[in-house]
Amino acid sequence: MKIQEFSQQAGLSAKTIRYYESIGILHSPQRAPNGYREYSEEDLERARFVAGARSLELSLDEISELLAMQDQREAPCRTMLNQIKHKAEQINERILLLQKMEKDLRKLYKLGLTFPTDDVDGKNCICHLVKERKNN
Amino acid sequence: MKIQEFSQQAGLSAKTIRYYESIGILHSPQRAPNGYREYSEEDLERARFVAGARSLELSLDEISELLAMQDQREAPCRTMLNQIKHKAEQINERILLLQKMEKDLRKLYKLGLTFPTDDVDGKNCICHLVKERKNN
DNA sequence: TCTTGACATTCCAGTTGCTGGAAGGTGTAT
DNA sequence: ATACACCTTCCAGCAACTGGAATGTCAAGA
Repeated sequence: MKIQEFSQQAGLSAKTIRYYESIGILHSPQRAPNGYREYSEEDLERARFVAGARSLELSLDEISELLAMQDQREAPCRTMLNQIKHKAEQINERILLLQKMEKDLRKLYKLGLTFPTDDVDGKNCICHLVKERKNN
Repeated sequence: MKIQEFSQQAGLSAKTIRYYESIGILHSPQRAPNGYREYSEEDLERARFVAGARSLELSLDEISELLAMQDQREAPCRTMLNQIKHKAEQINERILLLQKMEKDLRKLYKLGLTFPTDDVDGKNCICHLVKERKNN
């Protein structure tokens, strides 16, 4: 299959696929006589793995390691599990931060609504509020 | 005040401050005779505004626009409010996505624990699970 | 047959928001 | 004198792509 179909099957853009190939995340596929990339099912599995892992917010570096282990037939599963656990924790932290930020933003918005909206210099300008925001 | 103190007061690294200056987000400050940057309270206000807005996940582009309006004495407050609302929505979406991802990860982890951890090729390997993950 | 369009290729550059490091100048204390 | 912390500039690189130019290929329609 050619790159466009492949990209749809894998859930990655063609650009991204070429990029992944260029950095060694994906293997160089077969080439048709005209030079077009020809992908196999095996290629698809790997690409899907990468897409899946990316959607789990693993970095390309982390994914590389995993793939390297798979390639070397070393069991990546324990490592994978640990990665996954670690990522879950990271994501959780991120969520907490974002939730706090969202709350802040909504509060700021509500507060802003009660103020004149053309008071550029005045202390009531919401811009002033943003200035005061440090990290809580 | 020199850059180090300024950076602490503003909540940005000295590197970041120079960077912001280089891209025009912060004004070039006065220079002492020895060439050192000399910052004023006014500079500090602007830097704090930027730091505050960044911590609200506004992009530097968005912040630039806001600052430009302030510089031109046009009321940025309505725009600011809209930005803030928009950002809150964006962040909310992001949170939902991350929550889903975290749930997925934890599920994957639990599932992984029940499986052999050295079955590289086998269908039971968690790597296989990652492959199957598309976007739900 | 020609042409149009939808693909494909490579390569170079840019994006965002910084951070690191080299190579050098300055200021103060011992 | 020398150590040390600070300051300066500039150049390079990070992640993870994305955009665009210049070019090649292929199938279908007028």
